[in-house]
Amino acid sequence: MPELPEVEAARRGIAEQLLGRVLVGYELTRPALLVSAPGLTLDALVGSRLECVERHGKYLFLTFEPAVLVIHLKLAGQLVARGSGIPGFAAGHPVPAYDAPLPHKSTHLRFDFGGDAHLFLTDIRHFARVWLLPHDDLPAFRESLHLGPDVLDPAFTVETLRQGLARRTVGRLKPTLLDQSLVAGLGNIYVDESLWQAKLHPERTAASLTDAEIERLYEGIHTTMELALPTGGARILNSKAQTEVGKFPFVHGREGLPCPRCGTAIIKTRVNNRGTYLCPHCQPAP
DNA sequence: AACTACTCCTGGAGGC
DNA sequence: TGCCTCCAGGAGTAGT
Repeated sequence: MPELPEVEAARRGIAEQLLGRVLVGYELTRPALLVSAPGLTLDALVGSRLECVERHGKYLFLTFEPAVLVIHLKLAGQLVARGSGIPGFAAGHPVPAYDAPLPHKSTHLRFDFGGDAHLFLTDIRHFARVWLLPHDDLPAFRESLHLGPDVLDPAFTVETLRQGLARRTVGRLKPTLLDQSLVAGLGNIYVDESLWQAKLHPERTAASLTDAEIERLYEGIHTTMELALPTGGARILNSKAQTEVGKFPFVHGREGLPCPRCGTAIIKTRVNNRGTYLCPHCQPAP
């Protein structure tokens, strides 16, 4: 569920509030969360400064002098920072609630950044992963992820998208856009929103798209990101509870409600075994 | 090559 | 209230 906007919210929170601070301790309560390179433990990071925080797609890279931490929140991970010396932030899956007491029973990792500043990784479904790698291992690790350009990277252009789609002539749009090697950062929710923006049915094939439709798809992806980024994804993750009909998100979780563009009832279907929402009028089936 | 099905896991929603 | 079933979904893998 945490997709690019949610992970980007975490990156910004960490960059603004924890960058430059020294890690003074940690508590790992679910060891299976962490995959460490041989001979390396989190102890290696204690006493060193958080030097850099980057994001590529849904992966976060936290650079310390001795080693690098890589975090993927998968379906239900959340990162929450709290402490009297920082404003705090919350990003990712909204369960437990962002203001719930921490640690929660599903808090698997806590980092201590001095004073009482803490970063909590909580994951009710135990899918999230953290990797601890020596710097030298990072290039090979990143290569193994097979990530395409990040959605927000200027290297991701209409031309990039066109070329990526050209290599997948048979595949349907939805699974193609979910493939992180084409473009990194989109997940089930934002693919639905992007395709609605672009007025394209998720089961259209890449090969069937005209140049104009590819441009619409590219614009649709970016429009969706521009709507989601300022909310840190919180709005879409809580869409059923918090968002009015006709406001973003437009289709996700809105089965039976009117399409904000044409009024036709949004339908829910399954594509690639994923729950998929679309407007049958705006997004005609192939 | 590209699809489907399955796996990891558990909270929350809905039915009765 | 409580038990049951179903559903949610990122990404890897096995099978077709």
